[in-house]
Amino acid sequence: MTNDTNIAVIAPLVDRLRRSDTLSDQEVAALATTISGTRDHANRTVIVRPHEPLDRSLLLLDGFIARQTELSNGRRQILAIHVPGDFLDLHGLLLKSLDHEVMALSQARLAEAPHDGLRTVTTEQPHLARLLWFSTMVDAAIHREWIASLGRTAAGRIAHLFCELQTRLEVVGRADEREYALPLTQVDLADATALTPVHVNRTLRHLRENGIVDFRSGQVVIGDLNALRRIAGFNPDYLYLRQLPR
Amino acid sequence: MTNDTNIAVIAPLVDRLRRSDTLSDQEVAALATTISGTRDHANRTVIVRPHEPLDRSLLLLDGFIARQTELSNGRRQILAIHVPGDFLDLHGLLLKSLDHEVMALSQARLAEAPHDGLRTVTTEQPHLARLLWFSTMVDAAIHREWIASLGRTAAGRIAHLFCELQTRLEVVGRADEREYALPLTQVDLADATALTPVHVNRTLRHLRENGIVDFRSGQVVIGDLNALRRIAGFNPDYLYLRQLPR
DNA sequence: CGCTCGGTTGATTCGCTTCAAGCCTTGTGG
DNA sequence: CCACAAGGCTTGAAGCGAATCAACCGAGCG
Repeated sequence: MTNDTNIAVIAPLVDRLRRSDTLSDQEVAALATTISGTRDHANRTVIVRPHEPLDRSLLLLDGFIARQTELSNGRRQILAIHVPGDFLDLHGLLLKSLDHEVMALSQARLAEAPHDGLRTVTTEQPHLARLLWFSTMVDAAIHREWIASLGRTAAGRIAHLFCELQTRLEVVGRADEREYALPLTQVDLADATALTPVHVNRTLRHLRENGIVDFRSGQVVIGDLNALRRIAGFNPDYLYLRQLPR
Repeated sequence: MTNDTNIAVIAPLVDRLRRSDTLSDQEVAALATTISGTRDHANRTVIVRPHEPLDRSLLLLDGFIARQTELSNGRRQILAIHVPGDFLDLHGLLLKSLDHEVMALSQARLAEAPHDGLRTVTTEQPHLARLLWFSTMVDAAIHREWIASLGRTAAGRIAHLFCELQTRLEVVGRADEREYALPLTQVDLADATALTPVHVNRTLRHLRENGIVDFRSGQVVIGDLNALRRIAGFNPDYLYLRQLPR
């Protein structure tokens, strides 16, 4: 694969990073050299197993991916949902292995970035290291916002997830203010919000009947974004997206 | 302040980092040069306000500190609790400001590390940058474990918090397997677990009456660590503490 | 065709919240 | 030195939000 191809491949990542910081063409090129290739995963495939030794990080190009863990009561808890443009498992670069599992929530295309190359490029270009570090800090900020869901009701948790994904997907051109594709089942939603599938179903019905949002067959259709954000208590500051100049 | 004093000051941090990675004396010295001084905060003082511009990071030397946010229903949600040896607000080095508030949960002593110095030292010594990056990744792993508390019952959430703090405090010599000081109120505990103070009180009574753990007047006394961990579903892997050689 | 998976709905139960009252300790000002 | 206020803790009774248990529907598919 030529490096030009790689530059095309990392476009969604670059889009996202440039919302938060400057990034020279030379740095983009350096980042592109770390990509060794791409691979595809079928829906519901396990991508990284817990405690498995890691020698590469992954860049999500297309599709949806979840980090998940099994709770002691046997339930699955989704800890994070990744969207295209997310650099996955930068953790692995330093933590060597993960304490949780990574699974495809849809057909997914990934680029691989071997750790050797990442170490070289981040050692030689501290600004790039800081950019990737920044990216993991935004992940942590998203985690904190999910912790805040402990204090949200069922409707608030679901609404917040819809708001967050709307904003994150919009940055990479996969959502507008009215709708976006989200190929999750109600069970996935239940595992992300720690609710039962039954109650997720009832809450979705309630949101639908009130014209707030309609989630059906993998599509989120937003009826009233302001109301949705009010129910969620959503404030996009934590995603650290600098306002784009108009 | 001499640099020797600074080396003494960062001892708890060094203890913790050395549980996870190697750290040469020369690197410890470099880290020590980033410290410009120490300061003290009274209990319940706000240490960092949301959206306030940041020009330094903080190292917690003594006491307990919370990251917290106000939910849309008016309740306080504690997002993280820091213990001595934690490097705080490395976020700030890259995120420039925080989306939440940092508050002292006790009398607290902090060391200041201006960002200028941190930028210099991390640029010149990529290994140190990686070590600090690693430290923020462990913070993120702790966040994920708190997200998993969405799926825990009241007793599970409280027990998990007690287990986590026991392990983290033991690493810096402030806990043993039987007890440790934890100067929180039941309201703090409620805000960390997103339960009501009333229910925290009842749950603590239940844990006490069953000989699992007794939390009273700022002291956690563990009656049955195995039972506590079972209730919590606690597995310390996520703290990424390498086993010390015996 | 029948099986499986995702979604839907009703009836009942349960964990936690809410509301309310009261206790103890600490600190403080008359 | 005592009165009293305030914060932290405790307990009871009632209500509510989500879980549980159970049944059924519809689409896709081997």
